Amino acid sequence: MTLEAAARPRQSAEERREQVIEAAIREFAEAGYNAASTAAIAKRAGISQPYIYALFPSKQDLFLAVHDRVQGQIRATFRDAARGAVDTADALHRMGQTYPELISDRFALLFQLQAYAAASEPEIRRHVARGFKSLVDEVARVSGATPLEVAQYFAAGMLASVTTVLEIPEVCAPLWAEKLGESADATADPAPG
Amino acid sequence: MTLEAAARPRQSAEERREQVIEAAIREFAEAGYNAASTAAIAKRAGISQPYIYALFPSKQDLFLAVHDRVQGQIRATFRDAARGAVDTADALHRMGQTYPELISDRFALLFQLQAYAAASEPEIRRHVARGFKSLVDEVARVSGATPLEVAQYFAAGMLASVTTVLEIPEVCAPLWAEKLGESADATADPAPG
DNA sequence: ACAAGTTGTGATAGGTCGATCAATAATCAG
DNA sequence: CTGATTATTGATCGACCTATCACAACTTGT
Repeated sequence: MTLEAAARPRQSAEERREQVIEAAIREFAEAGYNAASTAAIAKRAGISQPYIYALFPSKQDLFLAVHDRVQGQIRATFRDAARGAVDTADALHRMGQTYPELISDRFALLFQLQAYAAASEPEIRRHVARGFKSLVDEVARVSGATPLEVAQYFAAGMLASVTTVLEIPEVCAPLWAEKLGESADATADPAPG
Repeated sequence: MTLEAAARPRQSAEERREQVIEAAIREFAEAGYNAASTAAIAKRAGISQPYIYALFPSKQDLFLAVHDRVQGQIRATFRDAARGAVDTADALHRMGQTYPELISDRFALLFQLQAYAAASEPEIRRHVARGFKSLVDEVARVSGATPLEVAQYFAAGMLASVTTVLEIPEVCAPLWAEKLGESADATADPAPG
């Protein structure tokens, strides 16, 4: 992947922006917004550090662009999952089943936590808050679930994210067991006790 | 508070450590682990930057000490809340009622998110994961709740933390409404629909 | 082959970083 | 009052930070 990019001497600004965003996801995820260096991002992307500033106006704008990219992927995953749902309960259930896929991208996961943690930067806080709220609204609209169900759904996602980066999945396991039980109780044995 | 400290020329190392931890909570919360500077922490604590290294072996050790402090406060709050519980459901309910108090300390809240986000630092990840796991175990033990209830309880706390720092409490409100409804349904009208 | 436009870099400014160590100042034990 | 202990700082090192700007290298239209 990086090899192919390194081979070609010149690429369009749009292609480079793409590569810089991919590199920045990883760097921001590991270092955090303030500590991530444009030099490290440029090195990962295979370009010189000043060229970052030809592609993005500032480090903060790059961070926001990365956030849009990561959240766009989540949004697309949810939409695809809900496409073939037969009713509202099924829609939320299908979206819940995408969690394993979403939390499998460790860099995207860590980046999200970094985005929440960067809330002391007012502009970042506003951007991230707006994106989060609109994602919640979209899930509510698409699934038709009650506000309580939507909130519980996102709460589960938060715990899944944190326990995944901390590598303590057993803390979150009871939630998965419940979700799977809900769908399986028509065919499998009910849980004892 | 800082005035009193500035007036006294010499204090015990233990008192200074206390002040440095208090200052470091704020600095780490706003800047993140990597970007927080020992100079900024020292300035907040009213001491010189090198003296930090007489009180703590390294920046990472200071971060871990701050984490222990913040988590100790949470633990104490939970213990106090559960002290007078009549049964297991009451214990979890009382602990849930401490959430407004816990999320009202913006610095402690942000620090926790920074601690999760700093999971790329292996030593920090191990420390934070161990603390989180033992907190979950303690809540399970003290409350006597099922693993599912405990997981849902912490999931709600995660969503509350994130939505609070992002300043979008309306996303989390349905969870509060449910908790309050549970305790009030003996005296208040049940929710319609 | 030449001009114009786009892609990409080197040099650099002005500042901050974590950490070490010798040295100073206050306190305390006798 | 003296000597030992403890608290505290100034100076410093090598490295790294974001951002700007002039300039080089490649591509394209003619």
